Amino acid sequence: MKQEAKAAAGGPATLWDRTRQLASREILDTALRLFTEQGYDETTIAQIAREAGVSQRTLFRYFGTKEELLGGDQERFGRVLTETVGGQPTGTGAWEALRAGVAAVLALHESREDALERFRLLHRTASLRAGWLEKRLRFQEDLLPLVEARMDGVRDSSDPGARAVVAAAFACLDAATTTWVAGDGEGDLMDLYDRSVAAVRGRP
Amino acid sequence: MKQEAKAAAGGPATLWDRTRQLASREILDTALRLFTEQGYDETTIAQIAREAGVSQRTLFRYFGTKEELLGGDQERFGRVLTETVGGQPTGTGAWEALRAGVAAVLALHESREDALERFRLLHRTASLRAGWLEKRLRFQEDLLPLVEARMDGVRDSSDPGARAVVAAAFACLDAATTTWVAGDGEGDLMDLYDRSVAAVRGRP
DNA sequence: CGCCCCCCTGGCAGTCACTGCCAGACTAAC
DNA sequence: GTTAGTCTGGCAGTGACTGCCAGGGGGGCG
Repeated sequence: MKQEAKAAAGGPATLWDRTRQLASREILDTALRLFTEQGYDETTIAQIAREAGVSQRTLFRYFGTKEELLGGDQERFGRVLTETVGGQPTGTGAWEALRAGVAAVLALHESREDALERFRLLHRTASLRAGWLEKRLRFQEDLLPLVEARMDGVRDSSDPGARAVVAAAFACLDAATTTWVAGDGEGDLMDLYDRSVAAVRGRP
Repeated sequence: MKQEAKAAAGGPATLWDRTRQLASREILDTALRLFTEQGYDETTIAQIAREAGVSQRTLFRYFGTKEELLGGDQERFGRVLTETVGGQPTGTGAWEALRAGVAAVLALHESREDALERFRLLHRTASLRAGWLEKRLRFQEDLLPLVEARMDGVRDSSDPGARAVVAAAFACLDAATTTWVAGDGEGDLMDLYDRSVAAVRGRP
């Protein structure tokens, strides 16, 4: 399991790494294609493996679960999110810092179309949404100490304040993406997020 | 499939209905006991069925999924929620109406201990949390029109405002229960919810 | 009371995601 | 060239869940 360390570096050094990366891409592309073509639940692992030219066993070695085939690099999302929020200058308010984090994560998507395609799939499939929400919870937990430090008046862990603010920010992001997908990608996602926050905080 | 209609009525009329209700109770109790004893993931359907004295097939006829064995009557939650929010007098603000709904749902729990036990299980098991969050999404969708009507300045479906407020309210509820469980049931849940809302809306 | 219809139940086989185990092939280092 | 470390595929197994089919038992009817 050394491929993770290598993946971070720029150029693939050994032949194995290159093969791995190639296979990984092939699997990922095949999966996304089949998912969009015929739906997530209707696509079986066996089919993806067959069309990608690997065995099921190998596919599961690359991606532990079916969800990971769609999620892309969700750990990267989490990393960018916490780093951005944590990297905001001291004195930045909690909401401002969270906004910067959201903006950074949204900027990670390759293109508007790619983002729309993924979000659409995510919103259509119940099981996928559930998985995504669960991952969100982990991000929230990671953000908690960072946000707590930027809020005054929060005393100890028995105060739900910081947790509520983080969860509310994600709720706004969710409302924004849902509206965005419902409107077929019309408008700017970040603008929808801002309007969501404004509605929640009661300042128009 | 007539048992649903009968269940709404007060007294069980026929012998079948009584048998059904008895079996249902037995399964539910067995499941909850095993879940708390050895954990959700570690408990198999086969074990629950065996100890409850029914076949797996029958168990799945009573409860479509493993999650339903813990969720209790989540549809009832949804019903109470929407009815309460919708039943608030006109002129009541969105946040106020949602607060009333949350209070009504929390009041449904049999006892503090029962609620704590279920929440604890819910927060411990990742797969369960995901399922619960997904159900929450459906509640949010149901509440959307009700809340939209109580907000001024919301124009059409391209405005994420109402959706954001509903999602934020659930986020506050989530923060409250998480804090409540983390503190082993100390304090009042509704009070934690109020403090969460206050933190989000920026009024101390 | 006897009849038939219908509902409910249990068992069996099958699907799908996912895991452990093992043998074989290939790469990399010496 | 040999050896050591990886990667791969296949196979069997688990666990949630579903469709199908036969059998038993209740409920309404004459």
